[in-house]
Amino acid sequence: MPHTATLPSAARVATWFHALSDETRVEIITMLSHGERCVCELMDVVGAAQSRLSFHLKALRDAGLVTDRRDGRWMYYSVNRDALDEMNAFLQAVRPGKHAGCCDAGCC
Amino acid sequence: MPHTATLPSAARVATWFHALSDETRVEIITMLSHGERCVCELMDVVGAAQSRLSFHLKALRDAGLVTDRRDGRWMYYSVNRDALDEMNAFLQAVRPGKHAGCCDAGCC
DNA sequence: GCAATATATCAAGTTTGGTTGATATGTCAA
DNA sequence: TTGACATATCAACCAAACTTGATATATTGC
Repeated sequence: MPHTATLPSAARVATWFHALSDETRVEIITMLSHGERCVCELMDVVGAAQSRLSFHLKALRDAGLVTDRRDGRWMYYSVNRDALDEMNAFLQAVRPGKHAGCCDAGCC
Repeated sequence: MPHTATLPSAARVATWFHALSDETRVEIITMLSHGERCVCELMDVVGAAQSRLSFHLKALRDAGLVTDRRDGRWMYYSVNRDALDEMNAFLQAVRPGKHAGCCDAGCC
């Protein structure tokens, strides 16, 4: 059966991957994979100034990779599993050999 | 059983994801997922000037996401499946709920 | 060797991204 | 209501990334 699923737009994919294109943001996601954390906890672990952390958390949030939740004065951030799954789906879709029979050109 | 696999360095992960943080490169990888292509074929499909394409192919190659092969005057580029698999492994590792019993702090 | 073709590299300019320090917003407790 | 705390936003600056056009390198066929 030919592969027919439509991929998300290249721009959208690029936005996801951009979110993890920075070392600090990779560290943040790795930390958050242990469970939700507030900014002050991340500051200690990641060793970044508050405004810097806020900047990177915004980048992750805008890309949809994390969600936030307010509890009193604290903001708790968590990994958004769905976004990771969508990124993974893209990586699977571009693995070579996924297109058997799909191309008129007979390229694959 | 606690999760003990060591993740690659944040810097390395960031390099992989940076490679796909640009729309043009996402288009290139998508095209290459159909099979190896030379630069001139990519120019037609992606609609980018030659030097621009060369720049992005270099970025993908430096990050390890594609490999190249010379055949006469042509350079053929292909997706490197292993790199995609490593990226995927990272995405799996940071999915929430992967750390049961791993943390002294009892965070997960 | 020479001309043509395919690709890579370089330099200059522009744009985007990240850092820092200062200030603003929102929440709580007294 | 005031002061303290947690976080977000802003402006200025610097660095990295991207684009473009020109030039260099490599390969082929004549």
